Amino acid sequence: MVRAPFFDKNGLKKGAWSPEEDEKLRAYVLRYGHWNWRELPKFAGLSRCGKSCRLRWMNYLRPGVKHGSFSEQEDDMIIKLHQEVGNKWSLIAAKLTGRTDNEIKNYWHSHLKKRVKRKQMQNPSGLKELASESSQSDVRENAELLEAQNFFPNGPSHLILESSPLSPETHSSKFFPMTSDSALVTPCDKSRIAESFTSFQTFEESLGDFWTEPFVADNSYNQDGGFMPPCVSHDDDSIELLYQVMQELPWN
DNA sequence: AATTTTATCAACCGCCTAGTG
DNA sequence: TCACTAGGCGGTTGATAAAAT
Repeated sequence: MVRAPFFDKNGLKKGAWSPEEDEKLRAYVLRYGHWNWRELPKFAGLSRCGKSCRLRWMNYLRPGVKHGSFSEQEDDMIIKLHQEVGNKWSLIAAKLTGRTDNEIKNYWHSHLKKRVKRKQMQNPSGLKELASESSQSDVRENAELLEAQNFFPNGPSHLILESSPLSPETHSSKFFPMTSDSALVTPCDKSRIAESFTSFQTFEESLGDFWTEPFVADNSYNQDGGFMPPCVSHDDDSIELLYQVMQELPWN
């Protein structure tokens, strides 16, 4: 259901992403971060524009991105938030952990818009009810969500974790157990999340300037077609620690 | 079974904003 | 203040699957 791959006049690839491209992008970003989206594809060995890479990462490859059907709570939350902020999809997405603005936007246009319209036709005050239905029952749950979110101040994407694009449904809830279908985070889960986050903080601290280290371009490309790293100063111990932290995450 | 219509959603495009020199 | 750049956002497109005829 995507555009067939093709090359534009500048030799940049457009259209659907192949599994190989996904793997290259994921591997590069997980290892070096997205220090500059425009330059990144060159170093990652991709014939894509930076924007395309960014979009692919944000909407599909980023750890914690949830795909698949929306829960009723999510539906209600989107409707409610849309009433409040309109088409500010990024704002709405920020409130729904693991959902991207693009996905919410698509879902709104294909499902919820009609549902809201129908509800309005049946009962002009129905919309309000619809929104309040969720607000009542969701208050406690959302409080839990927000509380849990404090463990990841920048959201789940703050974590650098391998994920499989081929099985997004399975990895999402594994990655971060406070998704809609498991909106209630048990105290046990929370303490496990907290533990892992502590580990991650340690990890980040140990990396020091890993992600912010000034990039020094090196134009020698990997002849194997693989990606070339920007010349950042970090030692292999940091990477080792990354995998160690990943092993310690609660869902492992 | 064949054809047409509709629904879905990944990806693209263009605009806006913030940061920088 | 202006020009430029990168990142981000929202609207739109287009391919394909599913449903209807």
